[in-house]
Amino acid sequence: MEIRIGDLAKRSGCEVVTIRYYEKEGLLPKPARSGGNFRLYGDAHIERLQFIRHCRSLDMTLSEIRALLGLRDNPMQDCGEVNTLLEAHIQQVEMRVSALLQLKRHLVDLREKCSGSRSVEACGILQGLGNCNCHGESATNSQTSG
Amino acid sequence: MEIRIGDLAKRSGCEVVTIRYYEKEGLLPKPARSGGNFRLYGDAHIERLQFIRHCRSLDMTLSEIRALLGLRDNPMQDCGEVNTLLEAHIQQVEMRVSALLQLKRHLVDLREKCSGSRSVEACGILQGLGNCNCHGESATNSQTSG
DNA sequence: TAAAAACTCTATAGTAACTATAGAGTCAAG
DNA sequence: CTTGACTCTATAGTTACTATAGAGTTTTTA
Repeated sequence: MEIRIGDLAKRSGCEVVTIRYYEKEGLLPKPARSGGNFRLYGDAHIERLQFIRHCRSLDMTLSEIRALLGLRDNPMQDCGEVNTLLEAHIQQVEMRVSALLQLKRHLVDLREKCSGSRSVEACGILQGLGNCNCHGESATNSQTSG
Repeated sequence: MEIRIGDLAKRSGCEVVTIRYYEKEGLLPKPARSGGNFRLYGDAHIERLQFIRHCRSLDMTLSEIRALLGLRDNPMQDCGEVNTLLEAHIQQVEMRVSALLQLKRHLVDLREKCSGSRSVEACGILQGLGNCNCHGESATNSQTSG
């Protein structure tokens, strides 16, 4: 029983264009085609896409997901690699949380500079934003992974 | 006293190409030019760029920064707008922290599925990733702002 | 049955915020 | 004067999607 891309999209909660994108990026193998050149997907594709979406929902990059798929495709591979990947990802998330919490503290500090005046000229926030010696380089723009 | 783009980059901690990018995006006005067509920046540009970098360090989008710059450029504008923008941004950050903390919990749960076996085939993590009924749609991919 | 609607296809470009590179011109140091 | 550092514009790339155009296929409707 094979399904077309629109049905796969509905089953996986993943957009049609994104499915095509994953195929283009090599995350999904090229599927069979109908006589009209429509993609036809079987169970293996469905499972693989669900795996990918699950990883994405965990904020893993496509690069990370590729690595996991590689391990999954190779049952002889050492399971410790999977654990290592997951561990690294957890740490990235922790770092991002930490950075955001720090950022929030700075924002809250800044908010308190609002003197309640109505004029932009007397705006403590704008002046605080124009004043660069409050926290300097301690706030980081690092992302979850890259 | 005017400086060239490389010096401005050093003073602001912002890459040369990024400065040109900000000009192209309209965040920075076009500067004066030397006879050799080099950009020449004065104090107003220096301050404006520092304002922009400060906002970026607070994870504000260029769109948000544009709005703030507009308010800053118009001293007659109501200061409450600034507060509103900042408030909205703080909430976005809070939401992002919340989402990441939830994500982390899922990741930690997943990590505990590792049975200690060596084989990918018996890997609890990979199986957990292939199993889509654990947390479904509750994990979100929302970003800080958009 | 024919027409309309829905779906699918590929190719291309865009989003956000940068970043890299190529080739050419300008300026400062040796 | 030559060399190296700096600057310039234009273009393309990064990541993970997303939109659109124009054409083909399939299903639904009248």
